[in-house]
Amino acid sequence: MTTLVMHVRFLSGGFELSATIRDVARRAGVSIKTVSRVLNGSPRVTEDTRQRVMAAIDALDFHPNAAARALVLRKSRTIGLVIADITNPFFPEIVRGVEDVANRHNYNVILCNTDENPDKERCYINLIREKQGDGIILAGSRIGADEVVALARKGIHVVVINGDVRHPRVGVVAVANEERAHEAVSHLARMGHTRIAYISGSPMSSSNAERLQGYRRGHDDNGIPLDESLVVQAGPTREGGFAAMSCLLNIPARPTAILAYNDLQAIGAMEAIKEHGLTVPRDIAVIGFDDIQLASFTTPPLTTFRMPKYEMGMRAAEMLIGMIISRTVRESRLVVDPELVIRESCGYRQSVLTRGTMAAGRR
Amino acid sequence: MTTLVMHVRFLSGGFELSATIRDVARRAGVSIKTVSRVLNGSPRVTEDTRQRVMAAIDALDFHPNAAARALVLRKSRTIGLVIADITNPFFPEIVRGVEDVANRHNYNVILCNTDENPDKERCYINLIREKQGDGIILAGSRIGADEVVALARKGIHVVVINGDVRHPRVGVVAVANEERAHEAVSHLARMGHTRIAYISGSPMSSSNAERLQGYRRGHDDNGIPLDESLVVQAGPTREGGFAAMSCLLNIPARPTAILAYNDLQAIGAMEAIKEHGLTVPRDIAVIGFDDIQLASFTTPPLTTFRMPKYEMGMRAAEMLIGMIISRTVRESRLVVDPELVIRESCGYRQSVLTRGTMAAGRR
DNA sequence: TTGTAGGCGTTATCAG
DNA sequence: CTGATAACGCCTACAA
Repeated sequence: MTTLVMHVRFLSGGFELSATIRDVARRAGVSIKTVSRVLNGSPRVTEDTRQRVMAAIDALDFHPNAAARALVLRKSRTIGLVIADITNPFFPEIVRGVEDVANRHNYNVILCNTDENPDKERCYINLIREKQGDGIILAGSRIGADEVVALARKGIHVVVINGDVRHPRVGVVAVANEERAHEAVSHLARMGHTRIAYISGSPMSSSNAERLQGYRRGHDDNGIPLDESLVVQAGPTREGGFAAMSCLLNIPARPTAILAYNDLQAIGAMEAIKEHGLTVPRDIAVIGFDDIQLASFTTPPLTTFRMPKYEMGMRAAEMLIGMIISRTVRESRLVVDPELVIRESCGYRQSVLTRGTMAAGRR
Repeated sequence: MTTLVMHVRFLSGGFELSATIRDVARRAGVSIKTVSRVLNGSPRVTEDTRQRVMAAIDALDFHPNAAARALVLRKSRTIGLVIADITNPFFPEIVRGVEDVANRHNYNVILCNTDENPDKERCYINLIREKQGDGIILAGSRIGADEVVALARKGIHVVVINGDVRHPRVGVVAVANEERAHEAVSHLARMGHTRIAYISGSPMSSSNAERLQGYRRGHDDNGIPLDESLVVQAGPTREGGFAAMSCLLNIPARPTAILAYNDLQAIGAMEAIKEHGLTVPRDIAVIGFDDIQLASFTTPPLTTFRMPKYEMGMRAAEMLIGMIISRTVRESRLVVDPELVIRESCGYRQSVLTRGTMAAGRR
C-alpha cells in the first residue's frame, strides 16, 4: 500500500497521469470489475452504482485505454485501409465509404498510401498487423494474389477492392474490368476505329491486366488486328497519360482512339492531343475508366466507365467487419459492373451529324 | 510449467496464436529482454546473438504487439487526423502531406471524417485519445478554440490547420484568410463591382469567420456599402453553392460578383448562374478559395486562391511530431498566404478589351 | 449484484 | 553483454 502511494506521488510530480479504471473504482467506492461492467454496458449492475461510476468517470475525465483493452481482447477495433494514393480522385470516395461503415460499427481506419510500391504496401500491412488491426482492406493492391492469400491463411481478415484474388477466406469487391474494356473496344470498333491504343497502368495491377485482356479480346472479337505497339505503359496520373500519349502521337500510323487505364491518364492524354494541335474526338477519341468528378468538366467531357466508388468502399468495409464479427465470410466475392457514361470525348465519328443525340446521351 | 503447456495447447486447438517475444526468446535460447533489445536496435548485444534472435523472429513470423508496447510506453506511434470530409478535394492533398511525414517518422494515421459536425468531431477526438494516439491534427475543425486549448492543457499534442487557436501549446498552421478575402473584394472593387456577395461556409468555421471579416473590411476600405443580404450561408459543396447562388439570383438587385468560401461552392454557383441564363464573368464574376484541381477545368476556369495543401499537411505533421518528440512547441504558429490565381471566372469587366492580358495572367 | 486474482505482450529496472 | 521480475490498464474466470 505504501509503495503504491509513493509511486503515484512520484509520477504525478512530473506529469498529469490520466485516470485509470482503478481510480474510477476507488472514487466511486466500487470494485474495478464493476467499473468495467459499466463501461461495457453490462446489464448486471444497479442503476444507483452505475450513476456513481459514471459520475466518477467524468469527474476524473477517464478514458479507457484502448491499448490495454486490445492487448487482452486481441482486437483493436481498428482496420487498415491500404490504397495507392488518396490524391488520386478515384480513392477519396472509396475511403469515405469505408470510413462511414467503420465508424458506424465503432471501428477506426488507419490510412496508408502505397504509391503502387509493393514494398511499401507490405510494410504497411505489417504495421497494421503489429498494431493489432482487426482486418485490412486493400485497394489498388500491387502485391501478388498469393501474398494476399497467405495473409488470409494466417487468420488475418482481408478484403480486396478491384483485385482478382480467389480464395474463400479473402473478401473481394471485384470489377468487371475485362468485360468493360471489351465493351469499350467494341464501342470504338462500331464507330469505325481500327487503330485503338491502350494506355496501360501498372503491370503489377490485376485490374490493369484484366482491362488489357479485355482490350485484346475486344480486338479479336471485332476482327481488328492487334498492334502491340499501341499499348504503352504509364503511371496512373495526368502526367503519365500525357507522356504516354506523346509517345503514341509520334508513331507513324498514330491511333484514332485511346482507351486509358483511368480517367487521370485519359485527361492527360487529351491534353497531349490538344497540345499536338489535334482535336478530341474528331481526330482522336478518348475513353477512360472511373468517372472521377473531373471527367465531366474536361473539354470535351470525358466518356468513361462509372465506378460506384463510395459503394465499393462501403461493401468492402461491410464485408470485412462481417468477417471480423462472424469469423467467416458469408459472401466472399461481389462484382461491380461499371456503366459506360458517354460524353463527348468519344462521339461517333460522324459526330457533327449526331450532335443532338450526343448531347442527349450526356450526364 | 505444466499449466503453461496446457494453456498453450488449449488455445492452439482453436486458433493459430501469433508468436510472442517469449517464444522468440525460447527458440533463440536467450532471455526476453535480449529479444527486446534486438527489436529496439539496442547496440548492447552481440552480433552473434542478434543473428540468432533474428533467425528465430522470422522463423516464427513474429511481429511485436504494438498494443502491448503502447500500453507500457504510453505512446502508440499513431496520430489522429480529423478532417471535414475526404471527399472534398481540398483535403486529399493535406492528408497526403500528413501521411507522408508521419510515415517517414514511423507513425500511422487514423483518418476521421466529421462532416463539420462538432459532436462527431468530439467523438473522434475521444476515440483517438482512447487509442492512445500520440497527437491530433485538426483540419476543418468546428469545435471551439477553447475546447482545443483544453485538450492541449490535458497534455494532448494538437495541431490545427486553418484555425485560429492562440495558445503556446497548440500548434497552428494558419491561413491569411482575412487578408485574402479583403484582397478579393478590393480586386473586384477595382473592376467596378459594388454588389459583391459572399457565399459563406459554416458559421462554426473560424476560417469562414475570418474570410467574412475580410469581406466586410474590404467593403469599408473600398468605400462600398455593405449589404448583409448578400451574405448567404451554405454547405461547403457544389450543391451548397448552387443553392446559395439560386437565392442570390432571385433578390431584386442581384450581385455582380461572388466570393465563395471555397471552390466547390464557387463551382456550384457558376452552374446556377449558367442555368439562370447568365454568363460568367460577363454578368457575374466569381472568385473561390482553395484552387482544387477542378478549378482550372471549369468553364470558364475559376479564379481562386491557391492553398499549398500538401505543404500545409506536411508542416502540420512536422509540427505535431516535433511536439511529440520534444514535448515542446518550437514554432507554434505558421501562417500560409494563399496566392490569387487569376483565371477567367473573374476577368476585368471590360474583359473583351483586355483579353490578351488575361490570358497572360493565366497559368 | 459485486469483488479478487491472474494474465495479455512488452519494456525497464536492476543484478549478475 | 545478459537475465529475472515488476509494472502498464484492462478483462475474464471464479468466488462471495
